[in-house]
Amino acid sequence: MFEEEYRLQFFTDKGYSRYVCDICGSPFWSLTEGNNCGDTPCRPFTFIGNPLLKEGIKLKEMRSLFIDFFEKRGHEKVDRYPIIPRWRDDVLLVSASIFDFQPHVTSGLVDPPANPLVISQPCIRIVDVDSVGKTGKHTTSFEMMAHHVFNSKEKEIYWKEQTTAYCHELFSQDLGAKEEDLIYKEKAWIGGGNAGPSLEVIAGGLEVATLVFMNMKRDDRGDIDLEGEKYSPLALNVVDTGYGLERMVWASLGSPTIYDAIYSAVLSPLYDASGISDKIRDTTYKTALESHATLSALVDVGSKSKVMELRQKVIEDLKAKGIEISSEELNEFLDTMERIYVVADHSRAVALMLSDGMVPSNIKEGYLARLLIRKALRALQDLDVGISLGALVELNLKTFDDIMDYDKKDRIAEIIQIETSKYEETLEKGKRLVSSKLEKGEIETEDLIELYDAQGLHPSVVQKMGEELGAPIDVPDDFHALLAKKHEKESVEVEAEEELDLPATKMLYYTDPHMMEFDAEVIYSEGGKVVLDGTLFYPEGGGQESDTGVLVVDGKEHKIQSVQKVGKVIFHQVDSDISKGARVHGRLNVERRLALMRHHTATHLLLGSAREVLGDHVWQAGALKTPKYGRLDVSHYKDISDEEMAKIERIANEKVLEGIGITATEMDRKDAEKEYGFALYQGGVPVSKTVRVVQTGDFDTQGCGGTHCTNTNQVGMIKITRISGIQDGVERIEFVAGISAVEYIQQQESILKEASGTINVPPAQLPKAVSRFFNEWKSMKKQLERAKGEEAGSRFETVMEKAEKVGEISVLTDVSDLDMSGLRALAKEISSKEKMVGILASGVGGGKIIVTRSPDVDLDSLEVARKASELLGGSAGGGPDFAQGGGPHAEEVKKAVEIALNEVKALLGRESS
RNA sequence: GGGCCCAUAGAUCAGACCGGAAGAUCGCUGCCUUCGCAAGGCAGAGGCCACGGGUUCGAGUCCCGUUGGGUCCA
Repeated sequence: MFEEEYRLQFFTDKGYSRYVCDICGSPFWSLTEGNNCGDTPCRPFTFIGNPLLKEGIKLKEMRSLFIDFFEKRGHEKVDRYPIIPRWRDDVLLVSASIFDFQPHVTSGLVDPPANPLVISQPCIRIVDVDSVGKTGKHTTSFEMMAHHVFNSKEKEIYWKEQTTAYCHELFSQDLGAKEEDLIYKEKAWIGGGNAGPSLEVIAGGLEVATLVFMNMKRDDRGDIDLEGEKYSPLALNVVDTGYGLERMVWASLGSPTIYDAIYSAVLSPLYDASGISDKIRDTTYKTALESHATLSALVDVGSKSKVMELRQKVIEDLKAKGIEISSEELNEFLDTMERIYVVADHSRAVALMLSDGMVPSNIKEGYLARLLIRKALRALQDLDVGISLGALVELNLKTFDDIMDYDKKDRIAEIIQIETSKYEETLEKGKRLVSSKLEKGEIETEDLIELYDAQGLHPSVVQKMGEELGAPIDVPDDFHALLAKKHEKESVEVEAEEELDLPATKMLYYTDPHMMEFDAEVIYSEGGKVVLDGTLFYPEGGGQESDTGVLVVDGKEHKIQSVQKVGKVIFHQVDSDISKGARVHGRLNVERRLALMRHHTATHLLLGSAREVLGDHVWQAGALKTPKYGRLDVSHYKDISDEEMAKIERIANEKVLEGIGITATEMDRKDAEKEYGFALYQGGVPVSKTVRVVQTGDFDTQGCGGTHCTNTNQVGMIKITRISGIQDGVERIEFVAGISAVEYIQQQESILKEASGTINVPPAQLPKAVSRFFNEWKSMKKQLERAKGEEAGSRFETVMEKAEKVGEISVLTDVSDLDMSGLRALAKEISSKEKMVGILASGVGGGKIIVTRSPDVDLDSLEVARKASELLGGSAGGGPDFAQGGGPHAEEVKKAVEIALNEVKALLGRESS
């Protein structure tokens, strides 16, 4: 694909020729003739123990070497972005440097922060999580070093030739790679809605960089066809490069794995504690490790059998080198190494995530944090080395303090501690579940799926528990495939909004939030939808409900029901037709607008004070502002306590009393980001070149399109009404402000008055009085219960007197006003005697009837009860010795008893004759 | 964003599939035993079966909703 795109002058000048790989069929450019592209899995690594870059370059050194290289060549250095992409909502984590500039920079809407630029962006990729430790090259976190260029039609900076030349120069000159070791493999690149040709730079079997020339975007109307999707040319030609910092360090050190090159600070205590340090120095194991690392390039380690296949190859390779090792010894060694690598890798990713303010949760990116924490805990538990995850995470924070924030170590330790105990609880619960399941029988694959899916118990954990209980459990190799099958679902179709070709509506509500009337011209009117040249009515957006009010035309009022914004056009939904071209006078529902403004400003104040009280990991996860109340969802790793809530409420109210002026300034997006950081985007990300920055003194600064009070003192009182966890890691704060707050307190007061009035105590004594009443109620209920039992007992004598003999059996009939439990007590009394049958009825709450007998009587009580209940309009249930039934026709109980008696006589008579 | 599981005594859980008299174990209280304690024996207290509707003669059990918790996937 794109074959002509790769015919670079650079290749000709350098003497490169194009070949095709015999194994994977990829075309590639090389200085030496060849039939192998040099990439995995076509070739083993060649640099293990034999560095192919200038030797011994450490992480920090490599990073600054790269950045210096490009700074010297006219690139401006840009600071790294947070790992959580706050500026976009289509991905959970940043997993490539280009993510920093999608979608608005790559689309051309927003200017890049610098052009050309160089950056080293920490990234997290979860997709390869299961390969970590099994291969020597997969990590969940890494830094993508990159230089990016955004070429417009007006101005081209550089494109394919220069990019490739830079890359070649960097590797061959500054990093000392041999030119003939550098191979450029052609590969069409598709991802994130963009596409273009790319060159993968391979050295020693390792892909060290990718040079992407992004020049297309997904477009259903486009006429370029890629893998079944349509693409059209992009307005910009974007140079998107990615150099793997860790991989380059690895290639420079030539260690067996990338982990040994990067994670040594965390690895060495793990090696010591697990007693593997000696083995690593031992020639046999050392060679085994290197051999494994070299050969792992050839194998896709997706399944257990593939892993075993690889290990067999290692044994053969060692044999060829004259070293003998049994598969048991090798397995034990490599299993331990794998776990150590997993722990080292995951603990770094977790440190990075938490340092960047992620909060573990059961959904979205928070779940990815929890997933890694649990995987790390599991591996750590298997190692059984007595080192806590918290200690390792802290070690990572310290080691990588140039991309992480060591100052946050205490909060991070607390989060890890909470997550650890949650996981331990899950395990405890799981242990009980597994043993109770085992008591009932074997654990099948279906049970395993249920245990994992609903209880969070990984099959390997269940297997271990089973072993401890002496019950081997079979885990199928395709477990994850089975699980995926269960989760299969068709994707949801997204409806595209229709856009009309109208000029942008002037947003008058921004000029002065206290302006409540305006004049305008109708430029569109169709089916009650009206568009004006400019409007004061705020459309629904940013969690703020729309304004209402009236449009006056020639003295006639047209009510506005709602206001929506589609693209840059604002639509007013009105209750009666207005003709196009009319002059209108708009008047806002002032009360509603003021209430909305108060709740919106209160939201900002509460978020500011929540960040102050709880920490800066607190982030707005959603918000709603209505005229009646407001709602603010914030990320936080545990329940907000009553004390914390009171503190948040207090600070917010103090800010109200301070009377802080609020300003809104339209700022260039990249300037605003530079000055205030991404904390601006609490409420979401605008699709625009500029950001409206709403500033509440130095207390709170947010990018926000809403209407606000001009001073905090206009908000009035802020009262938090409820705090609830809406999901793990997200707490919801509901509140009222201004008049709503007063109304809320009045309402609370009247509830209190009503309740205390009912039981006739002053409100202050309500809690005490209520608990006394509740206790009394409980004890009276019990007394009543006892009394009923006694009543039933005493009634037995009366009933006995009316007994009718059928053969030698006494049949007792009774119609009383006992309730069902009374009847049951009486029935129990009868059935405990010998040779008795009881037919007991009552008309309380509909017709009720119970039929019972002593154990020595042969009679099907249920049959009798059914016959009788039929007359009552219902049915009956129970067993042969005790049956109960009834129906709505209470007036028929006497007759029902007669029927039952006759039935009993008939049945007993048939028996005796 | 999409699933799944759970809520019964102070704690841990049976009971639910198939509606019909609320249970077990630990803990708690008292008594027996002991110089005292532990253990043991006996007796007892402790339940709005999460909440709100519905179906039914009858709901802990079935259906719908709410709340709270757990968990998996993207």
